[in-house]
Amino acid sequence: MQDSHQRIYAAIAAIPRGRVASYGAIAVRAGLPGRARLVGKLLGKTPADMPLPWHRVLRASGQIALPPGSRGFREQCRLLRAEGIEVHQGRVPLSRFGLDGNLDRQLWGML
DNA sequence: GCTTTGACGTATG
DNA sequence: TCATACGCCAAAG
Repeated sequence: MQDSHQRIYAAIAAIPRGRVASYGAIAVRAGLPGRARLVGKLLGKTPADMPLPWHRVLRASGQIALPPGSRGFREQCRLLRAEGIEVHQGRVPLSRFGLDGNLDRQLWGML
């Protein structure tokens, strides 16, 4: 197991219940800025039976990354809603569920 | 070893 | 808000 993978898993596992984080944010927390794709790649290869809150990981836009209508897509929606997170048209309002809405600003040096 | 691919992100128009 | 372009890089072919 690569060290980077370990850190990515740890970063995902650290997302609080009822909150979501973007691939980019996960990459940063894993010490891999700019490697959002690596996070996605890893999740894609990760078996579904892995005890990881993968469903809390979305695109920076709040869009669910999986193909709409696919198995995983529906599963993700279900899991998110089960935590009280709103999902409309495959999207989550980051203004309310995106890690207190502070991580992104923290990352991009805004405000 | 070169090319393609991917659960992505930002900038620009 | 949508589209297009480019950056990123580990794996797979």
